[in-house]
Amino acid sequence: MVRVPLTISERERGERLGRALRTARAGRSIVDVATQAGISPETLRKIERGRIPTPAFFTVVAVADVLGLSLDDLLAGLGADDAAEMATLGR
Amino acid sequence: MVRVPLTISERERGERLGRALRTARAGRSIVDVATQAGISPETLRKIERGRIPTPAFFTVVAVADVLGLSLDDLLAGLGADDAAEMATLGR
DNA sequence: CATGACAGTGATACTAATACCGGTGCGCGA
DNA sequence: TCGCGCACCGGTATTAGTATCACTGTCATG
Repeated sequence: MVRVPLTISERERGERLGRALRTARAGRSIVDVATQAGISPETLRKIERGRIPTPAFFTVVAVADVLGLSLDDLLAGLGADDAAEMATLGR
Repeated sequence: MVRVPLTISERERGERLGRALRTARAGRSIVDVATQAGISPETLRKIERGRIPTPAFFTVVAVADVLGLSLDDLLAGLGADDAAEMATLGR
């Protein structure tokens, strides 16, 4: 086995992350935020919609920064944020 | 153009992240920390050595959590952590 | 109604992340 | 010296992330 497909739990976690980001974006447009963060609008849209469940670390950092979000706060709002559970979830 | 290769700056940023994680790991073994974080030791080793410059968000979160690191603190120790620069760097 | 900005979708293309395997080298205790 | 554990590397295999493009739908405004 080499590079196991993402589990359902992992995808759901991605959706929660996406929702949190979208909520924080509030009124601003996707294009606006994505451009400021240095990523393409499509990518941000996919992250927000949960279609990219495990985005790159620095991508999330850039978006959170543009939105004025603290990463720690962002994570706290996701629930289920203790160590192994973050990476293992329903494996 | 479709999925541009990582720039040198991005790779260097990855190396800084890796060094920070390795420093925080202190005496513990890679195997120990990786197992607790729910990832393979190889992956953690590659991240620490900078051979995975942009690891997945939740992977970093899991490792930081095991090490008792705050993500915000971790980032602060990386330097060059403002918005667009995080994702754009030398693009 | 026409136009334009934004959101959403699906396809395509290419690189990156991750896991597993086999092998190497080092230090330490039996 | 012989294991043994740990770190490291290179290769292989597979999925995921990201960008670009080409649509469609909606809604406000001219």
